[in-house]
This record gives sequence, structure tokens and C-alpha cells, in this order.
Amino acid sequence: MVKEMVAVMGSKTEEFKEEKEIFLEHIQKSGLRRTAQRDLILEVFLRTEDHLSSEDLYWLVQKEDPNVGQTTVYRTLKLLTEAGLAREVRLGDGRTYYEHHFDHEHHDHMICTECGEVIEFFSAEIEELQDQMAEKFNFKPTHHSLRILGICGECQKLEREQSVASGAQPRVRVKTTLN
Amino acid sequence: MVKEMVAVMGSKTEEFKEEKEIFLEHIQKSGLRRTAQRDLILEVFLRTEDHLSSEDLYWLVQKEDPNVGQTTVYRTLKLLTEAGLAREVRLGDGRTYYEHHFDHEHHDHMICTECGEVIEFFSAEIEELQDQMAEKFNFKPTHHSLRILGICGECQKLEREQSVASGAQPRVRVKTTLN
DNA sequence: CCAATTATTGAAACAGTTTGCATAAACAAA
DNA sequence: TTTGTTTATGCAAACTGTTTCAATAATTGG
Repeated sequence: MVKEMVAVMGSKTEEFKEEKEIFLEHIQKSGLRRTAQRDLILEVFLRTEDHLSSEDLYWLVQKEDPNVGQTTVYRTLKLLTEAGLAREVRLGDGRTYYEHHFDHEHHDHMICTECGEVIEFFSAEIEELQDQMAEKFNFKPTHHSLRILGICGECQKLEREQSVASGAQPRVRVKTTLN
Repeated sequence: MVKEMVAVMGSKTEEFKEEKEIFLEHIQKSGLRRTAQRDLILEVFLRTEDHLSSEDLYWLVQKEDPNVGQTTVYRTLKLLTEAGLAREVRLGDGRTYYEHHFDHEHHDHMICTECGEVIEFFSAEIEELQDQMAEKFNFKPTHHSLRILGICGECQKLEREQSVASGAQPRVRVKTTLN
């Protein structure tokens, strides 16, 4: 078990060198310690280009090393966030998701309430207006999150087909956890 | 105990007539039943112009009728949301808050990460740009939520005073639950 | 190399919310 | 009104995502 960990320590792939350096730097700067778990979690996180909840990531990591607890994944994700490698995103269900942050432009999200698809978008104009708004209230913004909930193109199409096929009963929306 | 309830049923105040009608209508349309608890919860909710968590509301209701359970408050708030009288707001801590929705203009929130103050604001330009964005992705928006996290004017002032008084140590941010 | 210090870990605790169930209350029909 | 049917209620227990804590492991100073 320990031997395996040592093997992992040597960092499986040579990809993501930059990110790994950043992580190490952050670890050292904060007086923390490099561990096999943290290396593995970072590795798997970087490999997965998606919005991951802590639990999602936990299971992915489990597959490669069953000796990693949920807690460690939570903490490591928090670390990655501090290091600037990950960004917390709340999509609207209770969960917190994480997405790559390093080398990724800032963006906001549209979320389909039918299928859960997440569309990333960016608008410089909206950003600008937000800052103006904040200034008007003498508010110093540090972050913001803009989520647009609705129905994606695909689901709209499906909806139309369904209403034709089954005689246009109004469809019941799935779990409208607003906001 | 039953007598009291009957007294409450008759609706304590004559205010909020419109909202109460809407609620009744929704109740009937959905084949649900009017009950003393629901009436009381609605009443107290309407009386309190604020962002309330389910628990907040629970305690307020408790004061007037100790025979109301948390569960009922949760369920009723969901009802009120469906009826269009309340709106769910996630301010960033785990909790779900509710605010008045009927007859209240749509707005977004700035949240102070120091003191928790919530500033409501509205920008027609931002709304417009959001719709344009959605259209660009063929996305049919139903709701949106824009949160700006940062530091309110008051806390900025405090910060400045503190840094003068105590010799300008960089201040540690309280619970930076981003996003 | 050993002891003392400090960080890391996973299990258990925790908060907020939801669900299942037996009882009580609302409503409709007689 | 009374009866029968169906829904609402509130408790307790389940569940979810997250944080805490005591035991363990790593690192540092002597």
C-alpha cells in the first residue's frame, strides 16, 4: 500500500506540468506537505475536463486508489481553489462543483433544467455593467456568479416533438429548484 | 387548541388580501387543502419583509403557534414558491432563503462576505444582455440569478479604520465561501 | 537517530432538508 | 350532520453535502 503510493508520487503523466508546479508552490508557500493523495487527486482532477462535484471526483479517485477518503477530496479541492487551479461553482442544486480555473477564461453558466446541460459563456459588457452597479452602491466586488436557468436547444426540440407525438399535453417540469 | 386555530383561520389581518387570494387559488387549482398552519405560515411570511430561511420562519411561527413543525414550514415555503408568492434565494451559505416575490420587482443581490449584508439591485441593461446571450445559444431562459460577492461600504470603512489602529496587518477574510 | 512538533487522515459528527408513516384534519357526498 | 375518502401534519428517521476531531504519519531540531 505504501509502495503503491510512492509509485504514484512520481506523478503518472508528464502532462499538466505547469499546474503541478503551481500546486507544489502553493503547498510549500503555505507550509503544507506534499502527499500521495493530494498528487493523485490533482492528477485526476486535471485529467477530467468537466464540472465535478466532490463526490464525482471521489469516485474517480477511488477507482485508482481505494485508500482515499471523501474528506481528503473535499480538502484537496479547497486547496486547489486556493491555489487558483480550481473554481467553485454552484449550479443550483445543493452541491458545489469544481471546474478548471488555471488558464481558463472567466465565464458564467447557462443551465438546462431539463437535461442538466451546462453552457459556458462570457460577456464583457455584462461584466462591465456589474462593476458599474457595484460602484454605484460603493460595493467592492471580489467575485460574482451569474446563472441563467432555462431550456437548452436540444430539449426545446424534444419538447416540440413530444407535444406533436402525444397530443400536446402541457409537460411537467422536472424538479424546478429555482435559483 | 382547536379553537385557537379556528380563530386564526379567519385571517388575523386584513392586509395582504391579494396574496392570500393567490394562495387560495393555487391551493384549489392544485387540489390541495386550506389549513390553519398554511394560513399562519403565509401570514407570518408576508408580515416579514426580509430574506428568511426556513428555520427563521419556523421560529417566528412557533411564537404564535407552537403546534407547527419544521416540516410543514419547509413544505409550505415550497408551496408559496410554486404559487409565485415567494422566491428561493441561495445566498452562498448552505441555506435556502425566501423572499417576497409577488408584486416585487425582479432584482439581483450583492452580498457582503464580511457582515453578510444583502443589497438588492436591478439593471435593465444587464437583463437585456442576458437575454441576448441566451438567444445566441438558442437557450430559452426561465430564471436567472446574479450574485456579486464583495465588501460593502461599511465594512470597507471598518477595514480602513482597523488597519490604521492596529498597524496594517493584512486582514484574514472570514469564511470565503466563494461563488 | 530519537523525541517533539506539526500536518494529514478517515471516521464520526453535524446542519439543513427530505421522506415514511401513523394520526388528525379537511372536504364532499349522502 | 354524519360518514367516508383523501390530504395534511408532525414526529422520527433517512439522506445529503460538509466539517470536526482524535489518532496517525511526516518532518524538524537536537
